[in-house]
Parts: sequence; C-alpha cells; structure tokens
Amino acid sequence: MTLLVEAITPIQQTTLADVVFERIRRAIIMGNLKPGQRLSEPALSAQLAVSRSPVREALQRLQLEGLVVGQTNRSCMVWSPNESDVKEIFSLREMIETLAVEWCINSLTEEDFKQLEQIIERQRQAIEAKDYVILIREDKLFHEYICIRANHQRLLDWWHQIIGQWEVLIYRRLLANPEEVVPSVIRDHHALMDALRSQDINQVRVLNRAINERVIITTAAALKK
Amino acid sequence: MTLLVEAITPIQQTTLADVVFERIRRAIIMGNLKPGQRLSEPALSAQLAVSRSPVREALQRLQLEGLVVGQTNRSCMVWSPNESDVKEIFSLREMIETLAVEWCINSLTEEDFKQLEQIIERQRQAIEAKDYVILIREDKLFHEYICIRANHQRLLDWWHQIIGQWEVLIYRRLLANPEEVVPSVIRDHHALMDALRSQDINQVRVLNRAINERVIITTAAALKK
DNA sequence: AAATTGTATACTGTATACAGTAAACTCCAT
DNA sequence: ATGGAGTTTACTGTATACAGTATACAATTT
Repeated sequence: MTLLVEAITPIQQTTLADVVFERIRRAIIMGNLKPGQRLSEPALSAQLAVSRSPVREALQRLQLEGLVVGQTNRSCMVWSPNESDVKEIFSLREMIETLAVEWCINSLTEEDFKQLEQIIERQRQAIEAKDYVILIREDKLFHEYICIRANHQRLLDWWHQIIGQWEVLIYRRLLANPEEVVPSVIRDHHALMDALRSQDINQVRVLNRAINERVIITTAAALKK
Repeated sequence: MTLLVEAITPIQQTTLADVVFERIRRAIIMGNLKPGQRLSEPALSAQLAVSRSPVREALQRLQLEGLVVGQTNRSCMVWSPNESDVKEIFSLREMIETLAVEWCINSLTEEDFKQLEQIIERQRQAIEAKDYVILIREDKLFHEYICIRANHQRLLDWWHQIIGQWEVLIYRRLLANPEEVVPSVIRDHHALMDALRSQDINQVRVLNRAINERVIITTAAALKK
C-alpha cells in the first residue's frame, strides 16, 4: 500500500560542503565578499570552523559557477566582472530562457499564468516597499518558473549555473541606479506574459532580445561606477 | 632584452586530478567503463595508484559534466543515457551552436573556411578508411572551431561541458548503424558551410534544426539496441 | 637608489586516518 | 523457500599531516 506518495519526496542530505558552498555564494552575491578578494582555504575553514576538505570542494564548485576564479597552486579570488562578462552572461540567459519558452509554451495552463501573475504582483509590492532584495528574488523566481515548466533537466541546470553571476550583476545594476531600472520591471514581465498567453514564440524572442540589449547597457554602466 | 619570446609560453601545470579526470572520461566515452558501472573511490585510486583526493575531485567534475551520477553517501556510477537525455543533449547542442554562429558569422574569413574545408576533407578520408574514431574527432573539431571563433568564453565552456555526453551518444549511434549514419555527415557539413559563406543565419537555424531532429531519432534507436 | 637574489612564510595538492552511513550478508523464524 | 532482524563489510564525508610551489620581504649587489 502506498501512503502519502504525493507528498513524500526523497530526503536530500546536505553535506558540510553544501553548506559552505551556499554561505560563500551568498556572501559573494550580496557583496560581503568583494570582487578580487582572496579566498584562502585555511582562512575560510578557520572562519567557518570546518576542515579544508569541504571548503575546497565548495570553492571548486564556485569556480564552475564562475563566482570564484583560481589557478593551480594559487589562492582563489572572488570574480570581478568586466564588460565582456556582462555581454556573455546576458546573451546566455537570453538563449536559455528562449529555449525554455519553446519547450513549455504549448503546455502552460491557466494555473501557471495565475502563479506568474502572483509573482508579478509581489514584485509590484516589493517596488512599493523599495525592498530590492525581494524584488530580485521574485524576478529570479519568475524566470525560474518558466525554466522548470520547460521540463528539461539540463536546461534548468545550466540556468542555475549562470544565475549566480546574473544575481551579482543585477544587484550591482539595481543599486547603482534604482530609479532608472525599477520602472521597466513590471512592464517587461507583463509584455512577456502576453506573448506567452498568445503562444507567440517569435514575439517572445523579440521581447527577450530587446530587454536584453537594454539590460546589458545599464549593467555595463553600473560596473563602471 | 627579450629572448625567445615567441617560442616560450607559460607552462601549464597539470595536477593528478586533471589526469585522473581525463583517464576516467576517455574510458567512459570509449565504452571501457559501461553505463551503470559502479565507481568507488578506493577502487579507482588503487587502480590508478593515487590517493582518494584527486580521484574524488575528478569524480566531482565528471558529475558536473553528466558522465557520472552520484548521490550523497553512495558510490558514483557511470551515466546510462535514456531517450529523454538524448532529446535534452541534442537540443542544447543545437542551441549553443546556433548562438555560436550568430556570434561569429560576420567575422569568418577565407582562412576560416579553408580550415573548415580541410576538416571536412579529413572526415571524407576517415570514412573511406572506415576509421570512426577519427571521423568523430574531426566532426567534433568542426563544431568546436565555430564555437571558438564565436569568441564567447562561457559559450565555449558550455559546449565543452556537454560534449562528453554528446560523444558517448554519437559513438553508440555510429557503431549501432554505420552504413545509415555515415553518408549524411559530409552532406550536412557542406550544407552548413554554404549557409556560413552566405552569412544566412536563418538558413543555419533551419539546417541545425533539421539535422538535429534526424540525429535524435537515429540515436534514440541506437540506445534501444 | 634600483635591480636582483636569497630566505621565510603561506597556501595548494596529495596522502592518509577516522567516523558515520548505506548496502550486503547471515542467520533465524515462519 | 521466504521474510526480517542483527551483523559485517565497504564506501563516503571529513579532518589532518606533509610536501611542493608561489609570494613577500629582507639582504645583497650594481
């Protein structure tokens, strides 16, 4: 007999390496660890009160995600983004999310649209409250929702792989220039919703491209500050 | 005074972890390690005569590349591809390579075309000699060339990240059904060359899509054997 | 004073030890 | 035989030790 099958999912054990990874990751994204800052394994393990093994593993993963750069026999350092990083990251994001829409556009239900509308509503509230942390979290959730609905594991993995660097950039952009950046957020998401509702993949493509070009310019400007 | 500057390039240090990674990777791609096979760290380190540390690091990287799957507190195993893996992998490859063409199509020179033609010629020779290892190597080089010329570091990184799984699948497909698969190789690449020469990005898109759909079908069929 | 070498320090790459966990196996009861 | 509890084995996750390498700084030379 099967009991509670719907509700029960496998327990995912978290290792120390997972925890260390998350801690350092958040510190980088939120700017507590500055670009270019040295990250030595002994120092970090002392600070986090664990051994070097999980720290080392975490740093390796962070390198894969691009938030940390390192060379053989040299300390790692926190990623410092430049203009060409900006172009690369946003172009990949555009590519990924466009494919995600292709994969899910014919299977989105009214329930999905309701969920997405709710996210936009929470964004509106965050803007009113000037709570940019929540604003970015909800922005991320909006796009993640579509990538999840695409039902394409590797696409979602890649999305997650790039989103760390995306967050770093988007925070910088928002903090550098809030009054210029904020107004477009709701408008862009509504436009995207309309295109999704009418199942117009080409319209999605055009929108994503346009939004992307705009964001690249303002983000590159933010980096120069 | 600068001496021998042209000839001297930085020594690129390879760690044991790098070597172990490559060894296991090739073994999986060439089929020496079978899908589903257990990969325990102690066994591998004994076999390769190194400690568990570099083996562990290599396995972690292989997991990122998808050639190895693993769960917390359990041995890793060699990836066994299924039909939905095939769809995902080839769809991502199509996406990546289409973007690569977008990024380089306006900057390809006659020298580039010459290089690409030479690769196709070597493919032709490999087919004549029925040397499928070389055939696949050259196929890989053709597409890698375009991704390199795109001058987009992250795009190239992702291409490399997926190419291991691609190789596994493409080998299986070729070995399962050589006489059906081989003839299309040269034709497809020449068609792609023509589209590149005329800088027709839409034609590239259409071609990639068509090739991709065909390859997915034959690969999925090969897996069932 | 500037450049170069020698030395000390700190960090990484690798090996190994140990504890906790999951799988395999045995033995027993049914 | 067959299913289940207890035991054993093997493996992973983590800590730590050690050797080789890179960096920083002082000593030395020009």
